[in-house]
Amino acid sequence: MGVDRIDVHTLTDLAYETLERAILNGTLAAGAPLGEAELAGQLGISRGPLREAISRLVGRRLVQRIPHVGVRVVCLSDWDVSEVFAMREVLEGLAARLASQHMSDADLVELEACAEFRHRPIAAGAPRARPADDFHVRVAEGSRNARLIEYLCSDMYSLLRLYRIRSGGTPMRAASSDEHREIVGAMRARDGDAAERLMRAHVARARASLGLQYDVARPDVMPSPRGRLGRHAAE
Amino acid sequence: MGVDRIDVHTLTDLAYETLERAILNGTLAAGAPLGEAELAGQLGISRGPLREAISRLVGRRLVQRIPHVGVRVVCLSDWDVSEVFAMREVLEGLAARLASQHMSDADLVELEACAEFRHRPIAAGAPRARPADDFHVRVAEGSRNARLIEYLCSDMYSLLRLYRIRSGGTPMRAASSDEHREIVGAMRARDGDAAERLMRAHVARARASLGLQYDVARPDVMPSPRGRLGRHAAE
DNA sequence: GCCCGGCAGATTGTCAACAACCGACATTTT
DNA sequence: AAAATGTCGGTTGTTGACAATCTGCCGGGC
Repeated sequence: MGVDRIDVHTLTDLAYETLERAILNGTLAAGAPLGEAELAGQLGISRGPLREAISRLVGRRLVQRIPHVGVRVVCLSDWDVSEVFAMREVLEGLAARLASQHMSDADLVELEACAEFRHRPIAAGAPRARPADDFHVRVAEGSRNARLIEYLCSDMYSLLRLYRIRSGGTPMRAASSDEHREIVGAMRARDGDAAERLMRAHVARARASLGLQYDVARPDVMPSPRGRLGRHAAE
Repeated sequence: MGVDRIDVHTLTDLAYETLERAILNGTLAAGAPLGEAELAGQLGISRGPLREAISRLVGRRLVQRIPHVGVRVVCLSDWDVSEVFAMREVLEGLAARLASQHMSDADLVELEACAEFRHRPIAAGAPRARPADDFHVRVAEGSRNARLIEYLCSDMYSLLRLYRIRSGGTPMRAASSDEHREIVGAMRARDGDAAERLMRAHVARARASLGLQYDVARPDVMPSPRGRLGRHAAE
C-alpha cells in the first residue's frame, strides 16, 4: 500500500487536543477557569488559535464561556449525571442490539475476554483517548454505527469520566463482570432483544450503585456562584 | 425565582447564530463551502470572530474543516441519516417514557392537540429555532431531561431537517397522526412501557417511509472528491 | 458601621497585517 | 501529445496590538 497520509496539525488542532486531554485527564479540574493569556503562553501559541480551540470545546459543551468574564470547564451536578445515565441506558441498549447483529463470532470471543476487566484506576496513565479494550467501548464499536460510537465514546464516556474524577474513584461493582458475560451470551445467541434488555439493566444498576436518583422533576434553578467564575472544584 | 441573566451578544455569538440559522434554513446548502473573507464581509465583521463561530460549529459537527483548504457544511449521506434514525428511535422512546411520567394531565391535553399537525412545509418561514408546537418537540420537552431535550431538538432534528431540505420535501405519512394519538393514549394511561414501545415503532415507520435501509454493514470508505472542496450540492 | 459610586487593574473581544499553504495554470520535457 | 514540474494568485493560519468590559478596591456619604 501507499504511504499513510500525513495529517496536518494546525495549532488550533494541537491546542484542542491538548485541552481535551487535560480536561478528561483531570489536569484541568471540573469548574476550573481557563485564563487565555496564561494558557496561550503555557502552550507557546498565540491567543487566536487558542480561542478557536476553546470555541470548538464550547461547541462540544465541554466548557462554558461567559462573555467578557471567562471560560471554565463544565461542572456536572449529580442531576446532570443522572440525565446522562438515562440517555446512556437506551443508547448502550441500542449498541448491544446492533452489536449482536454485526459482530462476528471471533469478535465476540474477544469481547468475552474484555468482560472481566472493569475500569482500571482512572487518570493513571491513559494517554490514548479511546482504550479499545474496555467492554462498553467494544460493544459500542460493534454496533457499526459511526455516530453512535462517536457519541458514546467521545462525548458520553468523557463526561462520565469527568464526573468520576470529581467524586473520587470508581465504585467498581463486583457483579459487573457477571452481567457482562450474560450480555455476551445473549449476543452469541444473536438475540438482539435480550442483549438490549440486559445492557439497559446493566447500565441502570451501574447508575443505581452511584446512588443517583432518577425519575424526579428537575429543580431547574441553580444558585449561580457570584464571585468571578466560581471556584467550584477549581485550582 | 431570580431573574434571567441577560445574554450579552458578542460578535462571535451573532455570527454563530446567523450561520446556524442559515444552515438549518437551507440558505447555506449542505456541502456548500464557506469562504471566510466573503462571509466576514457579508456579516460586517472581521475574520477573527467569524472563525471562532465556525470553530464552534465544527465542535457541533455541523460543518467540517480541512486545514488550509476550507470549511463546508456537512453533507449527510443516506447512511448517516439511517444512523441518526437508529439513535433517534431509542432516544425518542426514552423521551416518551419519561414524558408519560412527568407531563401533567393538562400538558397531555395540549399535546393531543399537537398530534394533528405534522411538519408544515419546511423552510417556509420558521424564524424561531424551536417550534414548540411540534408533537415530537413537545414530547421531548415533556421528558424534563435537559440533556435529552437539547440533543433531540438542537442536534438531531436540525440534522434531519438538513437532510429533508437536500432530498426534497417531507413525505408526510398519513397514518402519522393516528400513531401520535395512540402514543398520547399510552401516556394518559401513564404506561411508560407502552409509550416507549409505540414511539419507537412510530419513528421506525417514519424511517422506513424514507426508504432507508438499516442493519447493513457500513461501506466505510468514501471516494474523496478531488477538486478543491467538492461542489457536492453547493453553490 | 454600612452602603454606594468611582477608579485602577486585569482580562476578554476585535481588528488588521503578515506568513504559510493549496489549487490551478502555464511551461518544459520525453 | 501526454505527463511532470515550476510558478502564481488566492485562501487560510497566525500574530500582536488596540478597544471594550468586568471585577475588586478605595473613599466618601448617610
